[in-house]
Amino acid sequence: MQLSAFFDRDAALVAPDLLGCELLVDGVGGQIVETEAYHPDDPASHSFAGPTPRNRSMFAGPGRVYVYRSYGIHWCINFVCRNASAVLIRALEPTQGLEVMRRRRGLTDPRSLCSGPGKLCAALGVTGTLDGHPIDVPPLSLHLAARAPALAIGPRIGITKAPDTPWRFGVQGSRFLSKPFPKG
DNA sequence: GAGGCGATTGGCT
DNA sequence: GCCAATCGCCTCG
Repeated sequence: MQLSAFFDRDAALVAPDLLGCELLVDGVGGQIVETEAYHPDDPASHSFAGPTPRNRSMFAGPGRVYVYRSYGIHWCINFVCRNASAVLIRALEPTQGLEVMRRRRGLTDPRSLCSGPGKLCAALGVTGTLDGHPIDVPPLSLHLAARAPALAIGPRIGITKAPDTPWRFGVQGSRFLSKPFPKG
């Protein structure tokens, strides 16, 4: 499947399909193991109130990344999907460029390198300069999963609005998640 | 133009 | 488990 068609769907459909895909920035990264979906009619979504200077990338069409600053400190990366929906990348299993990631994070334990949206952006060197960048143009690259991993599904993390919507997806049993999924 | 807030993280209790 | 750090964006006046 072409990436343009892959992302021209609602985020809730794209988010589970991103699990097992390989995300690299300048050759550094790994396999996506945790994602969350955000929709324009979802109060928790940055696109809920319409376009603003911060979220303009969410309205720039499918196949781009939306990078924003969280709590004034961290960066978080989303893949933009159809109709101003987007998928937040929450965790990776680091596989490429481990030494670079260890240096950037000041850590050695691979389980802690990319186990959160802010952590993985720090490890991959993602900053606001990538906001709006196409997902398939260097330094970014994305390889779709050859095989769909077993899914875990649960409510999204860390949000205050619409906290019960089950739009968090993870690779079942992965040791690289930001948090365990609720049993079930 | 001022003030409050957030899709987080890491350190301390 | 609790809480501070830190700042761009958004809302209101």
